[in-house]
Amino acid sequence: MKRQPSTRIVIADDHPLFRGALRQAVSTALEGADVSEVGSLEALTEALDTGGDADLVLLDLTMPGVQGFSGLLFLRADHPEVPVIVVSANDEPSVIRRCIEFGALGFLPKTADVAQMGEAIRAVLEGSVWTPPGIDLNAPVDAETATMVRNLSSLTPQQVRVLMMLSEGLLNKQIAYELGVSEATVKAHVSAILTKLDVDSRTQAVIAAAKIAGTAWATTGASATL
Amino acid sequence: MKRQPSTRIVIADDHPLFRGALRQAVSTALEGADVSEVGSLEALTEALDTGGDADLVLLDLTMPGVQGFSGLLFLRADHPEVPVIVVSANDEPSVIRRCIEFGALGFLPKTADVAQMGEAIRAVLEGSVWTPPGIDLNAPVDAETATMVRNLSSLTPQQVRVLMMLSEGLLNKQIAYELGVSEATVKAHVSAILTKLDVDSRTQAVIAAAKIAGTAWATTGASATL
DNA sequence: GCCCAGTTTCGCCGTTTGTCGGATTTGCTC
DNA sequence: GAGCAAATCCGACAAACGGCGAAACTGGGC
Repeated sequence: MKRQPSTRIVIADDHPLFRGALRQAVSTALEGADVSEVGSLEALTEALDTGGDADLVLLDLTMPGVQGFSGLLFLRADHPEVPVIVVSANDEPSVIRRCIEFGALGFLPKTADVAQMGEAIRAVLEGSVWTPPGIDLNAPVDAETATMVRNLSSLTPQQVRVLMMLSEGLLNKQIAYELGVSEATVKAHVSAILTKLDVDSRTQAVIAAAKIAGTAWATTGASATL
Repeated sequence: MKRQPSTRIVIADDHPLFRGALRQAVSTALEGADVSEVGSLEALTEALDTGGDADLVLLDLTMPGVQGFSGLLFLRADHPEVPVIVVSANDEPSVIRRCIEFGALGFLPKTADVAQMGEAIRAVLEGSVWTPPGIDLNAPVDAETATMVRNLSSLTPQQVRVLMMLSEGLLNKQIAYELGVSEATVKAHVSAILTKLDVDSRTQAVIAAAKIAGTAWATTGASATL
């Protein structure tokens, strides 16, 4: 599919101010781009569902209702074909590598200047992967983590949703209600998840997901508030 | 109980080299002290069980088989009366405060010099609390976290053990075998834990424990290896 | 058109989980 | 000794969980 003159870009960040700054940078780098902004993951998926797939999504890792990599994971599962650049204040190499492992095509530190943003956006739109200089994407990864990342990536969109709800401690019945399906369906998904993650119980699945998908949770999240 | 001339001090750290350095500092600060070293939590509890309660334990937060604050929590649950100084390379204020909240009487950064170590040890032996300068122990803490910390602290020793095993994804039956008790007992403990933590299922208990007790788990543990 | 993967549903079955009430022992404190 | 909390155990029960086989529907790719 040939790209239309108006490239469609969606900015997903819960901070309106930073959304504005990003929009500014995008407009400068890409004249005539169709830029829209959303402040939550729900709004993002809705925008992608209704407006058709975008050419690029700029995704903040920490948004309301999403912690750690689960937002990226969720987006990747729901719209595998949409290119994603992760935008985050946390620019540790391990985080950047994890983002790329989970299918992001680029990583933009929030400290990046406009020139870098433009560079990253253009690179990703052209189909290549962009990360800040000095990041070795081929650094050795501990084997156990690598297999778990593969396992997580093999989950279908709905299974990712279910896993995220498992991680909130919901019962099958509650998940069924939330998703608007029967409990039998949820059980089927849970069984599939357990098989794919190679664990025996929902609790172990939650533990595994917490280990890998990050869940900045308390460890980093609390240290920010404390 | 009056303190005998020979003060009994146990150093718990998995790094032999640093154990030696600590022993050196302790000996300098406290002549004639009875200093013993252990390299794991099991060895520590065994030392405390057989040799009688020590006058002071210097505890490293990261030891084999223990992550995050669970080691401290476990020790506090098993030997509430033994004074503990946490020794850690991680000297973030939030970590230090959390240690004190969980009942440690002191916090010693691994970067501390011998003079500071002696100061800390003497202060704690005299019954006061010692932290590095510039740490405000009364800093406002987010309410939700505070209640969870209280809840966790209210667990009995055995309940802490059970909660730690829940966090490993073990079944009631497996926990029963590990602890050498019946499954009925484990169920009783689990029920008590659920009540105290104010949650409805074991999975939610694990999530709550992971949030609060730190579980350096992947977030810090992986970033160290990656 | 066919096929495939994902999603959805069902029923059956055994296991696990969690609650409730009651019970005993231990050890500590008053 | 009385009182108390912790830990241990029991039986019974309802709910939740998880596996198995089977079936149907969907959307996209060949």
